[in-house]
Amino acid sequence: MVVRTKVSSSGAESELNLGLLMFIPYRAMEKEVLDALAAAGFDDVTLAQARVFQRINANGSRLTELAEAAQLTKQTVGFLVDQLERAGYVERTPDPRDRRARLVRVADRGAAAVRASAGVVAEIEARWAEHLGPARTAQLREALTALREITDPYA
Amino acid sequence: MVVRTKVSSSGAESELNLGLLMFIPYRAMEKEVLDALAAAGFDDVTLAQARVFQRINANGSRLTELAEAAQLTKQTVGFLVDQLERAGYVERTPDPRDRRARLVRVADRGAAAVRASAGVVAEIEARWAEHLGPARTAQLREALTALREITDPYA
DNA sequence: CTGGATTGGTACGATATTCTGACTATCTCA
DNA sequence: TGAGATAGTCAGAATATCGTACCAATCCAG
Repeated sequence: MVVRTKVSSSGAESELNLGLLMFIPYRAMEKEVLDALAAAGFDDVTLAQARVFQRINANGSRLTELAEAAQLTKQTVGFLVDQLERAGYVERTPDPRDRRARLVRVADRGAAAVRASAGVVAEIEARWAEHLGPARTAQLREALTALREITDPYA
Repeated sequence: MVVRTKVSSSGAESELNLGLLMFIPYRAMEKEVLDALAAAGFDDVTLAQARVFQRINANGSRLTELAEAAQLTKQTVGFLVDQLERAGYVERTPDPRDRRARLVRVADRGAAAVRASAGVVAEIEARWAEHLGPARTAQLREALTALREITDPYA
């Protein structure tokens, strides 16, 4: 994974690639939200579980969909969903369209966790917006949303 | 981890939070670069190793710095750097400023890997730029760079 | 409408990743 | 100089992730 396309010999700041530039704020938010969640009593969610959980669609998602979206194997996602299910965050229901498949849905406790983290996310986004200003914040969201069209494996 | 701040009841696309919006392209790039790297003969680098490797400064970084930047514990980073060192990607040199510390530097094979991936990264960024157009691409980089000021634990 | 290919998911075993707690050596500074 | 902070390591345990191999339901070409 390359980071710096140009490295000055003097040690001055170098240009980071867009990927890493995106990962830095993401990781910061992820960490902060997870910490807040733990403080709010949801102390049994792990990072890996959260990364899968957040991709669950409002109408329920199939395991395969989640795996593709998160770029993980279906075994890994199955493993994580098992834990989320045992902890009461999600539930599995049969998919009426395909008897092989089951839909993973957000369960009551999962919905509570979503509510709990919504405030923190809003707070972080507000902090970011304050730093960037409204125009740049809007541009950022706009560009990222557009970028999703060609980078989200399950969009 | 909350994703959707508003969920329409009809199943239409909902608003994702900025964090996830950043993670999606990042993950896509990460995967593509790592695959290309593996195809180019650097088939022993893992994702976790790469995530640490990419934070190494041109002048060398301390373990603690890497840990803070990557938001991992120093034990974890030490473990990963050990592997990178054994595989020839990095080397540890004593830090002249502090005899407790050692500087992790990119070694020859690491530099070769950087060169190998630079092309892929450029290609991906070009693809993104083509999709977004020059203006939005510049705005994206600008906003992300600014955001780094308040989200990079080691900036 | 049937048999082969595809798709959704699970089972098992092997690694890889990450953390907590405890410890040593060195450094800082009042 | 001595108390606390900092850089890093060691040991052990819990999590996460993958590869290979399966099964069952569905899809599709003929």
